[in-house]
Amino acid sequence: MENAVVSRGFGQAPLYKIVKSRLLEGLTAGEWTTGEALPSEAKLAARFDVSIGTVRKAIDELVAEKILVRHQGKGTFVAVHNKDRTLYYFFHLVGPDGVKEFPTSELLSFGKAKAEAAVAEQLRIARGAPVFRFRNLLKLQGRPVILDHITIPQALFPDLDEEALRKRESTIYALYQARYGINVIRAQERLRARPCDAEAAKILGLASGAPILEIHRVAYTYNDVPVEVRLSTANTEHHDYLNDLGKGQAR
Amino acid sequence: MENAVVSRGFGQAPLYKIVKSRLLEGLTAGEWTTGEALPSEAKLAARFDVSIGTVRKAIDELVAEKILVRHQGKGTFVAVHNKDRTLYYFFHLVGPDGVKEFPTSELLSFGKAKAEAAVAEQLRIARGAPVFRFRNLLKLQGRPVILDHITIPQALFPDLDEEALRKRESTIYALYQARYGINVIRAQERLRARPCDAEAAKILGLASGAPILEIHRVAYTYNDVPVEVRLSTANTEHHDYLNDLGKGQAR
DNA sequence: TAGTGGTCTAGACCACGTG
DNA sequence: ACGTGGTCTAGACCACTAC
Repeated sequence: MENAVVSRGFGQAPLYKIVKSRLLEGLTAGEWTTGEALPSEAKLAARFDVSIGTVRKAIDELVAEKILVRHQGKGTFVAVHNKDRTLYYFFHLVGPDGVKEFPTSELLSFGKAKAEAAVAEQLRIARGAPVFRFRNLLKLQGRPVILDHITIPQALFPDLDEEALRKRESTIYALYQARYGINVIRAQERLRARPCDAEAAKILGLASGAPILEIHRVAYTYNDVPVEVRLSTANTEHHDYLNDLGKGQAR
Repeated sequence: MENAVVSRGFGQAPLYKIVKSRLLEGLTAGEWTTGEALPSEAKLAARFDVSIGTVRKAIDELVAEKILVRHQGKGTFVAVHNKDRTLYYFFHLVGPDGVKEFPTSELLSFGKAKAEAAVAEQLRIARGAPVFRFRNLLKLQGRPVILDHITIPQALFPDLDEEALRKRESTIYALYQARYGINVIRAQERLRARPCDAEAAKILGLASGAPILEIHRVAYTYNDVPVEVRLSTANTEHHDYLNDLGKGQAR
């Protein structure tokens, strides 16, 4: 194959970045969906008219960002929101021994509302745009530990109803992915200590005003499009929020 | 060059992993120190008798782990603990606008002590082994925000004294690195909401019992050797602990 | 056996920093 | 002009999975 470098102009982005963008476009467009294998590296190389090494470098980055997963001998797959992944990347509470346990989940309420200013800004939708709002209670070893207030735009999740949320067999993000093709790949959390309000106190079995950990999360899909805003109220009497620093945040 | 793969036995680790280990050994041994350039990739390739591509792959991982830093046209360097790095990787409090600001630091106390059981275990030293213990107050915009209780083994930091801590011009981790060649590259934090005790309340300007964010950090150098235990008490009235999820934790 | 990703090599050329 | 890292190619062979 002739040297593609020569035929590219000056000041261009590197080829592998272009390939990466193309792959991301395919993912965004749903060309390959949940758990499905992408074409082999050789086929992708032929399709984009680049060498395999360049395709590999593009895929390397997408793997580092947890968007794709490689399986030697099988292929490269769109990362799936199973319980393990959620537990590993999006759930941080651990017991005193440092062990993570998968929580049980209980839907407390579900309804439609209009986005107020702060939430609308974070979801990048118009103020007053229709949203779903629901509350979810997470328990560890039967003990209520986290109360979630979740807000998502109705535009992204048409026809979502209480049934779907209640009957889901896996995580909420797996539901987003399986039913709406929306893949949460990144989130930003802000944590603060606050006195617990009466409602949370009752649900979490705490005294009103007891210190709780408040976690404000915005979750994003491809291209940094926000898809969910979540306010979690966590009882940290018996669990800690675990955070590993400096293990190589990409970019 | 003959194909090194052939001359390697079976069941071996990949060559680039071996090269990576060798580089880590050099770093641990202090062969290249703070801010110093490593030999060029070509020289490393010759030295380890592998191709440049293999050296690059080894360095790629060390860069992803923030142990090395590349500068095109200049060389590859040992990552330095300057203010930017500390701010970016080890300091998480941000204002309501999401902006990070570099805190001012004030040493409140300094002394010698013997490690009690819990700390000894985390530092992997004998119970009762000699440690330094000091308290540090961090202020943002003149307002006291974080009270740190820091414990480090005397064995790793011989001759440390109050003067050195008080007179340092950069961060504490920069001091560890510059004076003792100890490079903090990773940390694990556990966060919880707790009522503030009387001492912290007074120092942070809060009511006793007000909710504060308690951050328990263990900091590690190469090969996961723990070097510091730190209990931070943070006032989250006006600041949040910011955490980005899913941007590619290595390993 | 065939197909996939994983490792390794060798060499060309580009972009950046310094003298 | 030279040395450094950055990109890209081409091809060989290994390791794993599936049939």
